[in-house]
Amino acid sequence: MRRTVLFCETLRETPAEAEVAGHQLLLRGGYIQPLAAGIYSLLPLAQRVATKIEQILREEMDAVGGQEITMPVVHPAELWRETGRWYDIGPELVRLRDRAHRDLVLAMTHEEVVADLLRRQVRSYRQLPVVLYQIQTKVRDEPRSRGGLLRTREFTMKDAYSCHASYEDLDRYYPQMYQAYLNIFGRAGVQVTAVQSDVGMMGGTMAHEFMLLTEIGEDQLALCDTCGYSANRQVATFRKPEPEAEEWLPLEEVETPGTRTIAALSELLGIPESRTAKAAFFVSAEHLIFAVVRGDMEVNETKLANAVGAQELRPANAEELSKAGIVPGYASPIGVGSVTIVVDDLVARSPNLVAGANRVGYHLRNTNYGRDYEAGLVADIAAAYEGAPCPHCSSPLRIVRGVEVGNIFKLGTKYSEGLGAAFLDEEGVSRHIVMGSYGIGVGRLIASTAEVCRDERGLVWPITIAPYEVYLAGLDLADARVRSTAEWLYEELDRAGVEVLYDDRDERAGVKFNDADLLGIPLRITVSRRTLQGNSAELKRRASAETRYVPLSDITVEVSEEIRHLREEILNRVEQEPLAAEE
RNA sequence: CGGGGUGUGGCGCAGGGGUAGCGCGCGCGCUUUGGGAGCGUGAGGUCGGAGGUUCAAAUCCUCUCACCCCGACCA
Repeated sequence: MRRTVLFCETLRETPAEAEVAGHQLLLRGGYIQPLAAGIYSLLPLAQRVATKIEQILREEMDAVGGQEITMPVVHPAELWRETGRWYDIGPELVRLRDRAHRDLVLAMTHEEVVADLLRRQVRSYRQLPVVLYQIQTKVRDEPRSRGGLLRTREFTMKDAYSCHASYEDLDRYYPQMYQAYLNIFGRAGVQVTAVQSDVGMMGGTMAHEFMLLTEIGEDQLALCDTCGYSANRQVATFRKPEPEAEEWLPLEEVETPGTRTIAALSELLGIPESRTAKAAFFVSAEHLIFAVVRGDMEVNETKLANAVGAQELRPANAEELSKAGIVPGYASPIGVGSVTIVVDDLVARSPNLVAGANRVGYHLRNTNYGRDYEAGLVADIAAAYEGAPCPHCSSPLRIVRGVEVGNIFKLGTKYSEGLGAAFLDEEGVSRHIVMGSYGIGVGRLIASTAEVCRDERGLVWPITIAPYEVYLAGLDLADARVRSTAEWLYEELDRAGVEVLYDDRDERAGVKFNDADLLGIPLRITVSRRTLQGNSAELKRRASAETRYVPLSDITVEVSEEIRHLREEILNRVEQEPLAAEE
């Protein structure tokens, strides 16, 4: 491609709207163009990156038995009513009506349609297992889009669905998909960390997320460097400290004026925060939930929601609290009525904690679970924290941020039951199809790769997904000999199958070099009067400052070699890491 | 949905009652030519939108829309 033809305008200054570095570079490099909040066009360069990623996706999906299909983006609401998600999902599901006033939805995901396909097509165990996938548009009216392609309201997703006759067969298949995912990200040249995760709105029994570790990530992960334990903080467990072995002491009210926080309380009473109980309040389906964790810990909302079986959980507001007779800052699980009390297992085991007295200016010493109050539920609802003991080996956990670039779920029969997708087994018994669901966001992968693969000058694409392999900078193009050599080399490389972006513009060297760096093409070749003096061209890797002159007679071979090296460097890093059978 | 911020030419910004400017980019000409050139000369703007105040509004007032950031939420 000639730079004079390429639909791409690079910017010298960073657009003010972009905060995230990777996003800034994609805008400056002319990769993407915003149309509305969280809605982007992919321009030719980004489209090429997307196409390369999609090619990897197709190859790896095909390798684990996937068959590509395309499902519609517009669905009849009836399908979503059948599984209940029409009612369960909020405004992020885009709903519309056709001219006959029929309700329609725009696909935010495709489980319903897959299950519908299955119920229409599958009758016998002989047809299973089957793995279907597509690379399709998803629409989600996000409450808040973010970071350019990182979180958008319309995006392309590779979604795959495996369909099995039994849970055993899904369990056997799931690790294959797990490995396929490691292959995909490895081949794309990005390092990901697989973590156990919450099943969220998708439902199901087991899930992993593939996380690209970066500060701009929206998720928090708990990682153990010693034994390799890794989990999304939403579900991460940790080994809780053994509480002090103490006799229960008598309950005692103390005056604590103006101490509405745990920190103030522990200072006033001269006790560690770990000797206090902290209350937090949530509302689920109009029902108030009173959560208690030890004062030095935080409530993990996901764990809490899962513990009480809630679809949705939100912090309670002041009005709801006062209606329930709860005094914020001095709340106590003792003597509150008509609310669900959920107590963290550590609090239930800890003697003589200080808790609120449910009366402004007073707390209670020596509260003891079982003697002074009971709970509707005792469960692990505390959030893992930096330095918390690993649940497997007790080493301190690290909390880091990451971007979820892919996820895999054991869905089970939620959708096949909802839509009645069943088959007859060997014995002639009707059974529901057991499903797995596997997603990768293409745009998000582009955005997070841009975030991770860059330096102060611009992007540095892994060669496997770079829009072009070579940036050919022709300098001194007014010189007929230089021009004809550059043109010849462009043709020559093209004939050799090398993907070249040829900068044939009438620009100064600095402009071309800066653009080459900004766009992040892995290799740069320079042809100029200077290089032609030795009948050579200059070759440089984007990732290195080193340059070398290569005779024109060898340049095509040399470049092909370099490309091969760069590819091998990436492919050699692809992890072979079998998924442990039991997690 | 709560909190904060910003809307002035393609991009970055200034101006703050008297009819719009700077830098970069863009067109043309000459010079220059290995890390974002110089000079000259041009083109390009309903100052986000609507209403109001005023002799006069980019500027003041009211409403509204859009975009960004934090939170809530989320694959």
